[in-house]
Amino acid sequence: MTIRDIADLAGVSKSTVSRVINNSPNVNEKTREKVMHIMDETNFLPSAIAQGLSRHYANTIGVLLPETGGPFFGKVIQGINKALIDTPYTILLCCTENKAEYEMRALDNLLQQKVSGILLTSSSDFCENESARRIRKTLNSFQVPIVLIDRALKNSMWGGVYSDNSAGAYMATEALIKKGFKKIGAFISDISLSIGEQRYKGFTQAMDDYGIPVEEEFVVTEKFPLSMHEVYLKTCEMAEAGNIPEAIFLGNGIIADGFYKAILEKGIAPGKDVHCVGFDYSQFLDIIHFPYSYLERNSVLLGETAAKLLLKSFSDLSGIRQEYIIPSALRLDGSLQ
Amino acid sequence: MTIRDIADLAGVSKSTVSRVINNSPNVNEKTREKVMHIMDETNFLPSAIAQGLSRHYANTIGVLLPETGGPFFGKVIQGINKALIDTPYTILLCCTENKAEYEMRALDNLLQQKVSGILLTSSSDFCENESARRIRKTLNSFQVPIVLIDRALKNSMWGGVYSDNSAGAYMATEALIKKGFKKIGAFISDISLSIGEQRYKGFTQAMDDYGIPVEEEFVVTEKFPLSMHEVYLKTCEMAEAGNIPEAIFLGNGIIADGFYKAILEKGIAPGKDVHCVGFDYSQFLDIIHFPYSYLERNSVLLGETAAKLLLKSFSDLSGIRQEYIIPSALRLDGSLQ
DNA sequence: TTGAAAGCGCTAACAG
DNA sequence: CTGTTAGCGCTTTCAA
Repeated sequence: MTIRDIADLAGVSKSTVSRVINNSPNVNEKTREKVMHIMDETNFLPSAIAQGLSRHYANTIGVLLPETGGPFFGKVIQGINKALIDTPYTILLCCTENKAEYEMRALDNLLQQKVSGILLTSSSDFCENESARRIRKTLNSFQVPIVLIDRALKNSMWGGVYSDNSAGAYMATEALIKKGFKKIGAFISDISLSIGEQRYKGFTQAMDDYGIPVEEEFVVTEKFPLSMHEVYLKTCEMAEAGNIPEAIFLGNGIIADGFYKAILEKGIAPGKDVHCVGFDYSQFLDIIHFPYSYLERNSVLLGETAAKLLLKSFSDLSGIRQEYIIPSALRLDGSLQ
Repeated sequence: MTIRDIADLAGVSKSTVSRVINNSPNVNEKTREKVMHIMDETNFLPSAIAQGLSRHYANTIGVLLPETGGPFFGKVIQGINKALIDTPYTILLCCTENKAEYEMRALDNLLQQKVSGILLTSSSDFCENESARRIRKTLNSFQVPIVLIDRALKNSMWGGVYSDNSAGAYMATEALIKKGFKKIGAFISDISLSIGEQRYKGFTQAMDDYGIPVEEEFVVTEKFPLSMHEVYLKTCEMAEAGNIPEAIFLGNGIIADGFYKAILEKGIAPGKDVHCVGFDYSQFLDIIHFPYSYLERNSVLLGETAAKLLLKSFSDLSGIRQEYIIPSALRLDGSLQ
């Protein structure tokens, strides 16, 4: 069933059917109704692929993410989906598993698929190696709009939607300072990525602003992602050396997991022996009434905002580069209020 | 840049370029190399959309899921991605938010996009209402292979990959019985869906097989999904009425959350006052050394298996309907070992 | 307001 | 082994 068949059934030409499909105003009301009726009756749906070839772009949006298994990106997808559900666009999803090579291939793939736009959380981010450069080059040569999600891209020409990493880290650290703690530590990973860099900046900025010295034995930073187990081991070490601070900023959820696991084993009471603030809510800690302060970020909103920004850039071609920061709310448990 | 341009640069015809692209054996080695070289140099990638129109189907696979925000489906996507990463197929993702209407629209959308196959977790499942019927009708009229994920579809002609719901529930219940408990309860939702129905069957079957009577005051079932809060309230009620059993089977992770929250508040000690087994691992409960027994299911493998089954059905057109059950491992905490 | 015709970039007989 | 040709199903001038 093609527009040819519909045209024959309606006794009109293909062009007219096409006009009806595309809501062209230049169609007689009677004709439009007749064609619509036949399309309804026959359950006709135009081939998106043929439309795509004709229009030079598909009504798909490429979504390129490092992973989907964790709690964060699943919610981001949910938000993107929410923003696209009443549009003609469908999500073309690629996961890079944080590998630059897969990212490169996925980008090529999206190019081939003639997506109308791209939502991207790059795996390369701040890396300076060869493949990262290639990726950035490819990105800058893209003919379609791109909106970055959660991770900025150095020297990029694209807008983006981000968590308020530095402000969040600042707020969290500030809360600890205001509570009167002097020995304040931090666990921050990915500082070679914008996301980690900013969280680290937020932390040190707050310490500086309040004149609290950053003591090295309480601060752990790592260029790359830290696994829960690595944090666990490192914390155990710190505990054995008597280096657990009065209060600590935990850079992300995985870090928090590893940290809590270790201190609980070592008999160090959270909210008492050590006061913690981290990124992201944990329902489980809530359930067991664990004293847990955190920065709540709205990941669904992040995805939704990014998708809307992309949609806007389709019609508004001014090309002005916009950035949105999705705020985090600081949720303090009783011991810090 | 099209195959026309490549053809001109290489001094051959479009057909030859097409043959090279599609690895046709009927190309002279010299010619192939020349064409390949030019494609490399010019960074040429054939338009997937034009290929699709010509071949009558796109190299995309429709993935239709109820949601992506939770821990389960994110992992399923991860598995699908894993299976597809070295194939020419890309994921076209639609989330239905468990709404039959969105599911219907998404299905139409995938039809239009001429996907090569579909991976589906239906929202309608066992429902018997009008839209569910329409969805099933649409599905049966699909010309492309479909593989069901996690939720079976009554009277469907399609294969699928499922969690071992009934065997899992049986194993879990059996473990409680073998430990000598007589007052055994259960919390099971979605019993109007295959998934809940099967878990309920597994539970009652085990009770039957061991001659333990099912006592109503300890068993809560619900046709629809139970929210954590509903379970929490119901458990509080049970606790106040003195109806907390010695042991209990918890039908899913959300139920477990609500149940634990309530008993912890009521001062009932898990692993001591009441012994619990549920579906799905919880890292948080692990971290805090919470006595927690569970059925571990491999959601990534589930997605991966489904995608592989779909790929297989592309080449092997025998149309034999296959079903895979991904086994769960029973992980018992100290109090039940 | 409509139709004819060309073309989007590719594949796939068919002929050579 | 290679080129010619005719589509795939739609959009979009251009004329009428």
